[in-house]
Amino acid sequence: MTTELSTASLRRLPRYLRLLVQLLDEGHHFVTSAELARRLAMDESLVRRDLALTHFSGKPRVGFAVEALKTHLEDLLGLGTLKPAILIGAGRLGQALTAYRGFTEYGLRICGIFDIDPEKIGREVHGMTVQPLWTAPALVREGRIQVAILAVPAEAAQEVADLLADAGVPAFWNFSGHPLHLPAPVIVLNEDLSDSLAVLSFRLTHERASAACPGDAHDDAAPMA
Amino acid sequence: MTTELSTASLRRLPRYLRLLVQLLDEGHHFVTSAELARRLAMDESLVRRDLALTHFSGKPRVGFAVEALKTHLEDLLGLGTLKPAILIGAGRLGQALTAYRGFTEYGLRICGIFDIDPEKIGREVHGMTVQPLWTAPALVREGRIQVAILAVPAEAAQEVADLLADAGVPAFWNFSGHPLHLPAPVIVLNEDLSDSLAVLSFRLTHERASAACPGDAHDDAAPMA
DNA sequence: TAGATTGTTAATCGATTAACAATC
DNA sequence: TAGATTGTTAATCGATTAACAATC
Repeated sequence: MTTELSTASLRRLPRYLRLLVQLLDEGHHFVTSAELARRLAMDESLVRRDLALTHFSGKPRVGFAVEALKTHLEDLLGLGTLKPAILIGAGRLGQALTAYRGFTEYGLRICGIFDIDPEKIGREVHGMTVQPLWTAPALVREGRIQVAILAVPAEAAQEVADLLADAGVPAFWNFSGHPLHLPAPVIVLNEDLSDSLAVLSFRLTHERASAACPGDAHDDAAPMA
Repeated sequence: MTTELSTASLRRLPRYLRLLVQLLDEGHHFVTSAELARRLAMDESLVRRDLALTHFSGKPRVGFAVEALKTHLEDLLGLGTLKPAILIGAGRLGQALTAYRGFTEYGLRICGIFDIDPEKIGREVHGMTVQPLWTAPALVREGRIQVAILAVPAEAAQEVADLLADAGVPAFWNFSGHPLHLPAPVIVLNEDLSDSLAVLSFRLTHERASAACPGDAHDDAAPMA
């Protein structure tokens, strides 16, 4: 088994994890790939393949041990320890992201928020004081910051990222809408709500007409992984 | 040309759009697929293919008319008119989303925010008063609501969606983390930040070790489209 | 044992990339 | 015309699905 865990597979792991927690809650100790597939509305082959790629084995005739698989996935995803992160940009999006508690559930702890705008510096945002951007590199060097979340305007994104990458930030989660280019070992994840919004807007504009006519059935609904 | 615009292509259109605005700003009237590709760090064949699928024609030897293409894409994506939307769930995530101004840029206007929790009803969230959830269906029936943005807990998502779909909401943007099942013509877009977060956390946990050793070069950085 | 379920290989599907003929 | 760029077809790549042999 030399096959690598693809990004597509990786993105599905949190879904399994959530379902496993629920199954534990319901008192199940074992679950089959067929059951997992049914509840996640996906193909059971894909479930088995995904889980095999994580090197977790099920038992023929029984299925997968719920508790053990949950622990296994948490370990694999590195969710055990909270990773220190900083947030750059205290604008609307930045404040919005600070408020999102899901970060903590998935391994991130925001321990600093920065901006370049003197208007914003010194303000309180969800219990943290906004600091001047130029102080961020020092914190990075001391504090073992592992992730920088970028919520800056698109024009500023690359410059800020370069600055922080120089200071040693190993991973970026980029919400600026400007795709980042950073040298090799740096991890970059570009997030863009407007990508999805475009799909929604397009389908609303173009599918509604035919949707009014019964007999012209569409199915599916979920976006790409 | 019977080929359909795939979801993958659709998701790239906003990127072209953003770049076109920038190019206009820089005073360009025409742009080649090679230039678009270079600035978006993608393959030029893919650019041509995507644009061809939108039924916009370039001129050999010249390229694509920037202004016309911009208008064309905006029309195609239905960004001309703001679509009335409601937000369900005034918790942390809900408040975060209300603050996100990007919605307006991409065709959505939030014109109501609802919750089931008496604690939250009546509060002000970014200039709007949180209303009781049971009043939402009436607004949907009157107001031509086109999108419901779900920021409710995973457990409540399906129930709320059923309620609103019954009232006639044609499209759902679902941030609850619970994949929705809704009958055929209803459009569902499941959004899940923890999918991305999992990728980030995994790569931080597993790539860092080898990243420290030079000679073991990784490239690439962007996630799947 | 018979039967159910896993793990894995082969077949299919879809999306990206490369090549090139058509166009101006 | 020669040359550059589009539009489209063919080749490649990767991910999903189907099939089935191995396992208990």
